[in-house]
Amino acid sequence: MDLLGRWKAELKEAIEQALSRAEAAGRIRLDGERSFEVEVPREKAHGDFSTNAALALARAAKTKPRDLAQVLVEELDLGSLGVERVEVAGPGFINFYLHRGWLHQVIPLILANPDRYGESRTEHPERILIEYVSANPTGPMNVVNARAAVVGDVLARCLAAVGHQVATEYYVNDAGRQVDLFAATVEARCRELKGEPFELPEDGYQGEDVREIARELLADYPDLLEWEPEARRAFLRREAPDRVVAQQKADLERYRVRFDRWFRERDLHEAGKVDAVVQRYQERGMSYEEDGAVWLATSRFGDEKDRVLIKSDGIPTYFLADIAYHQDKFERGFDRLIDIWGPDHHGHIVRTKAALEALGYPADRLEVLLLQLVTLTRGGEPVRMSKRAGEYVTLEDLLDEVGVDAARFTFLTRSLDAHLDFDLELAVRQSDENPVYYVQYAHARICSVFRQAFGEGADPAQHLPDPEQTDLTVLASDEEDDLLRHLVAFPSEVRLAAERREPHRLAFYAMELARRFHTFYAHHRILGEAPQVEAARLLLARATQLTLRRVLGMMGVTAPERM
RNA sequence: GGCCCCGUAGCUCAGUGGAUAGAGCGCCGACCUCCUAAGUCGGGCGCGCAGGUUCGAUUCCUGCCGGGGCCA
Repeated sequence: MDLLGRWKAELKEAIEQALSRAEAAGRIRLDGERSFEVEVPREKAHGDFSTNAALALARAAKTKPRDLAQVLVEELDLGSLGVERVEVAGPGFINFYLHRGWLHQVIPLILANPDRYGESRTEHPERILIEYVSANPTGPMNVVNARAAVVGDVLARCLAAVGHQVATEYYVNDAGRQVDLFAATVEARCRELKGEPFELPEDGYQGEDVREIARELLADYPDLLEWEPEARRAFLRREAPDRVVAQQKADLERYRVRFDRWFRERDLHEAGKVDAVVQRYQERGMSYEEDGAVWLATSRFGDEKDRVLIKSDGIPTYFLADIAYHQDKFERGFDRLIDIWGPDHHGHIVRTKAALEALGYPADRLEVLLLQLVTLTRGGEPVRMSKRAGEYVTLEDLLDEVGVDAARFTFLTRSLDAHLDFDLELAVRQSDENPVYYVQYAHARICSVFRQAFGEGADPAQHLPDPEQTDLTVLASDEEDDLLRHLVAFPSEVRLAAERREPHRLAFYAMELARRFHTFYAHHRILGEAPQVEAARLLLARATQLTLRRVLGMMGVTAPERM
């Protein structure tokens, strides 16, 4: 249950009733506009909740905001709600002050069901497929992939937490020209390793990882180079990308990112789904032949020009396979598709949506979230990330250098559409002061208090006082109040993160929660106080610990018991 | 030339149609006889510029300037 949401809804209802009563009594007349908000004011001095109703409706009521606010206050019936005081303030806000103790209810609420605190049930649950990373199977993942992996992973958890049915997927581009090129490069490296004359294909892959794959292949198939060339090439086109994908999967596993499904492009081709899309376009009169190629009339749906589906040499484009993939997603029954793409793909959004519209799907069922660049530096010097040049920092390098927790947390401290500067040397050198440790430390500190109170290895749940038998209103200091208010806000923060596709909100929530706990901890003792104070503070610490654990868990970051 | 993102404190970045705009880092100073100092407390006249919408704009719209990116 969500205390904030419940209060907002109840207050809003009461205000609407006051409006109706005022109208019935002839005190005001409203034309049209009736929408207003109930919010938690930024300043505690402005009450527990406030509404801009009088400001928003003054025009429609043809009165001054403060006059309307006064009428509303007089007509309000808050009898059963437990509102202690109402005031008109500033330009016409109505501020509500609740009875003491409303905040403290959050403690038993959290303790009763800690693993589900923050969850809610959206009014419009959807079946959502979220696709992300989807790096090429021709090399290791880079830092933008690393960013996408965390963003997608955490967004998926946020969406699930508010009641959507969520599946995650990684699309493997294991067909087409780049795979041919990759296979040819691997073959050349095999020759090199055998000391045979070799020639790297033009535009071939330069990375050291290709040599590594060649080494592994030769170890498993020592006679590979003696195979019949066609058979060898066919084998490499399959085997080489498969090995890269296996490595990607292992790297992501280490990164705590798991996908419900790894979807292979070549399966689409083999199942005939690519051809089927072409046929469907023909049937719908959306495609045409010109210059020996098959074109899709995406320009009818807002694209700047039509796009090629099948090139004049008969080879299907990546675009076509991509459409077939998205159609397949819809056919599997998903209401909404969320794709997370890198900054270099923004030009593809319009044509992809157009292609889906041409198939008869509403364009807004596909949502593309564009990530912005990650700029890597090391000691202030830019680190180049060109795959062609063969020098780039991989996900694996990143995890080796800064660790999983710090990497995940850092990527979650930026909104999707912000460029991200990531200085590796700084992240290592200052690891002690990384925000992730600040948050984890708050958790470890609480664990330590419980060890002190209940003994090493004891389960706090077995020893804590019963929240129903404890007077929690002794938690009345500013620091305790601030902490409680932030605990109460967790469910709405998760909801915002999900609805607005802004997983970074979790990181900022976690930092703020840790900050408020540290402040509380520095100003007050928990153990050794008067028994009723100690009991209440132990419960407050417990609620904080559980919420920290919960938010860190949603971020895929560990919550250590000691540091 | 078209399109996308960004412009908030020294740096990296959050944030909101509302009442006194924040954090981390860096810098200066103070605090461990007291549950972990990976901590706390104090030190900050910053929303690129100009119009517009609005009772109210840092937030929304337009133009300009600056940075980054994609495409032709």
